[in-house]
Amino acid sequence: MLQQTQVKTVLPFWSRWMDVFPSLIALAEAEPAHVLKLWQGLGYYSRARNLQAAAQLIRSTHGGRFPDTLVEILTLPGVGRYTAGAIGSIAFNQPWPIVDGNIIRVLSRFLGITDPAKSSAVQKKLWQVATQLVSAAPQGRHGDLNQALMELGATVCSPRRPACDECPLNEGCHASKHQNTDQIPNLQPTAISTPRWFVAAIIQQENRWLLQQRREDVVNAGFWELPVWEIDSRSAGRARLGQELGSHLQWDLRGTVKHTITRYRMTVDFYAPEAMGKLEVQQFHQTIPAARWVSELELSTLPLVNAHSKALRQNIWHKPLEH
DNA sequence: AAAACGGGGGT
DNA sequence: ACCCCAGTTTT
Repeated sequence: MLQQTQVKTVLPFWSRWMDVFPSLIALAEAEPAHVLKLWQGLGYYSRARNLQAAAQLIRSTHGGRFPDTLVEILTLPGVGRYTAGAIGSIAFNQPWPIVDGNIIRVLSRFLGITDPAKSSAVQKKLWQVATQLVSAAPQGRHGDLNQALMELGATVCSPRRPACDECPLNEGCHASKHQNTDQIPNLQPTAISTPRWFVAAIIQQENRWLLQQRREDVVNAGFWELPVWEIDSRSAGRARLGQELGSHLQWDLRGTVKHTITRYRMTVDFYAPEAMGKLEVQQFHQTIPAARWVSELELSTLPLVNAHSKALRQNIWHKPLEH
């Protein structure tokens, strides 16, 4: 959960998760949809799938006991060099290095590395240094050494305004001495996000909604959502609904959700038909691939695409817009 | 070596 | 608006 995600964000997800899956076996035996449901809103859903796959692998090939060698840990799905080192050092007190975003910052500033931080040469150097440092830690303190480096980066050696005068490594820090902490680490500029627009259809009948499940080869695979289409501009929503579902209906805008992730700024307009006959309802079901009628109770068990989950929380699925 | 993956926090 | 985050996998 903590991969690319801050502790504060993770905390409530982690609590709920541990209540439901208190053991490796519980996770291994869970329904995949249940696993995704508990991860809903946290993002990077392959982490959830990998975590369950890892639990199943540990159960089947390690007799349910978590492996304690670096190579075995590294073999687990979703576990790369960083996570394997973190588990090895913190859980098992072994002298394996870790290099995360915080440690990149601490070490590259201390050493005055101005070359691009993600370049293979710099990464190689940082992992070398981290290896030396963790190896030199007192017996039994390997995990503490790694956590101390991360904590220093998270608190004192912060990205924007590092508190160099409070830093225990101030003496000997190249970037502090040369006052160029603002240029180190040298990170690639982040790509600007692009706008995207979507139109979603709230098709309801007798307290059930028509939902579709996302295909396995797309983002958010397996998650559920209202029927939705991407459009070229925001104003194209009604026309698209007519094109997809029949042009004789009147569509009312029920609400809008803005959903921003790293690369996109998405706007989803939710529309509902003003009035709908039984024939149309049947036709909708046939028109939408992978569609299914879902009750409110069932809804609470299905993993929902986050934008649509936001809409549900904002009552957009239920309530006509007030005028 | 890049890109894709999702979302939220801090300033 | 922009940068950053307790990274890993795929392209």
